[in-house]
Amino acid sequence: MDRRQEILEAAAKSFSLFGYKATTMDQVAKIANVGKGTIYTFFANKEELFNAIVLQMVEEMRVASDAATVEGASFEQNAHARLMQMLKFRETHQLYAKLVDEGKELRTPAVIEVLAEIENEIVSYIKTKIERAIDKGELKPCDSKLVAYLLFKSYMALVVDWGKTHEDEELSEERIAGLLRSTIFTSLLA
Amino acid sequence: MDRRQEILEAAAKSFSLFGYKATTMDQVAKIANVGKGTIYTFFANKEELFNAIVLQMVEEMRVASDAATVEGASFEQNAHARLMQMLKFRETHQLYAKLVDEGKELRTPAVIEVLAEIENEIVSYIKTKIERAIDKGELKPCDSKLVAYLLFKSYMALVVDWGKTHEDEELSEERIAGLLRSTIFTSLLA
DNA sequence: TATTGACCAGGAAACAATTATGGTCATTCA
DNA sequence: TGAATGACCATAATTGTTTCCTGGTCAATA
Repeated sequence: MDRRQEILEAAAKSFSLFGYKATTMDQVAKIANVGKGTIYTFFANKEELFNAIVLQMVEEMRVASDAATVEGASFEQNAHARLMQMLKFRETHQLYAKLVDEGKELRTPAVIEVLAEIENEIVSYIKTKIERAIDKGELKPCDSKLVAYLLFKSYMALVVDWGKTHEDEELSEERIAGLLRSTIFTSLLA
Repeated sequence: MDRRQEILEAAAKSFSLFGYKATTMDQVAKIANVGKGTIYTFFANKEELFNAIVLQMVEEMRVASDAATVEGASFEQNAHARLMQMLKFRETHQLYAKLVDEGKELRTPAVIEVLAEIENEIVSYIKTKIERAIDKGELKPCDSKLVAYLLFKSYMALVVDWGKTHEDEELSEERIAGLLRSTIFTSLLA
């Protein structure tokens, strides 16, 4: 079997299980049944290997997000479904959840960097969806980059942050959807 | 002069200059020209003294925020002015800025707690302003608590967070105001 | 009765010693 | 002969130990 592929799988497993810092190259080599040196013929260093794994994950997330959309549904419905899907992915997917935790607790720089890149990726993704909806005439023209950013941050705030300070008062998905419909989404319509 | 007051002033000075952790009770006592024991006749412990100082600051912030409003101006104009004022206060006011930094860098629990309380206070403040505007018939009824939360988080995102990941592309206040007008504010109008 | 500062226990720094790890490269196969 | 390997190395992280600080107390004081 392809050595590069075995290494990728071993690394994905280890990063998911132990995070970035606690994953050692020896560990990855052993899981992949490969000499440590072999890893370095495919990846320049630990961080590049890590980036490759994260790239895979971002692709997975894009697929999951696309799968959450309904052909023919409104921009609001699909944007909501996509964002909720990505935030669910964020706390469900073993690797993503581990990285969020490691970024917050250990502050590993490589992890913080990668998390920022992922968020950028998500915002870009939303941005293209907004632009497509504008082209279709469903939304009126707007600063798509900023609106995408605002939408992402709003969902993060309501889905992720709110619970941290309002442990008692859980927000239902309907309440979130309702709030955003009556504020942001409606005003984006053409 | 009032001993309690001297202690408060000394503590305010020290917390502003050095933050929570790096302020020692001996330090405060010396600045206040008071025996250390005396502090404990007014405040149960360091944290209570700290809370008293922060309470003062929240009051200052409320005053500054009220001062930024214009009688007779629209809800949007005043809400924008208030929120910008409070976020400016956040990075301008020596104590607030120090606490934000200490919360992020040192993760001092007492500081993190207090920062959460301050944000709660700000959101409550916005909430009352929203409710007043609803009573006046300027805004249509809405989930004032959630809308206040969303507004605060949106401003934080655009004013504070954006710059961290888009160092090159500074957001002008006009662009921020424009974005929020065309999304959130307009849809709140009665 | 209000104030004080020497005093104390517990926890944080500072330092030293030990271990673990990312990355290299001479050697080894296939 | 060139891809694969793992012993090896410098450095970073961790652990253990000692010392120093600091929040809080309270007997002495004014």
